Amino acid sequence: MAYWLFKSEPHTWGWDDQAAKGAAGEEWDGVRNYQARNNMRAMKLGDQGFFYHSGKDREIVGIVEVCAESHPDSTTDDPRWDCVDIKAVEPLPTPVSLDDCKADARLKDMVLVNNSRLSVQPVTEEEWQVICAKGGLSG
DNA sequence: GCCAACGTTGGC
DNA sequence: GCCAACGTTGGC
Repeated sequence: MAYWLFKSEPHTWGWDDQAAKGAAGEEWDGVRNYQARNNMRAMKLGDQGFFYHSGKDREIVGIVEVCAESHPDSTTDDPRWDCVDIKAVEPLPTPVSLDDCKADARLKDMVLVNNSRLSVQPVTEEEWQVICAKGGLSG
């Protein structure tokens, strides 16, 4: 089981949009960055991820799960770009902000803290547990 | 709204 | 294959 972080502008595609898709999930399409794509190619069915709002909110708002492994991105004919499908699992009772992450020494090596521009990021198990605890989930 | 950081593109 | 120019992202 691996852990990930998916970043999105809430006005473009937010947690509410994702949650509205329910168990069917939705393609995480539109990614045009090799590192992010490679991360998606590495994902397995059932992997868990954080859903992060960039822009004005800058906080982790929910948990998602990979419900379809890497496949061609339906929004382009360019064969370079693949994506996975993800579904909303549950919202965080208490969203964990970027500032919270920066302030916690245990999260100082998080990709989110050090390379905020990468839109699909790996998360370590320790980081996952720390953030779940901060967010009010047992983990 | 600004600007720094980063990734990609294209000319050489 | 290098590197300058450009576009985009996202925090501030």
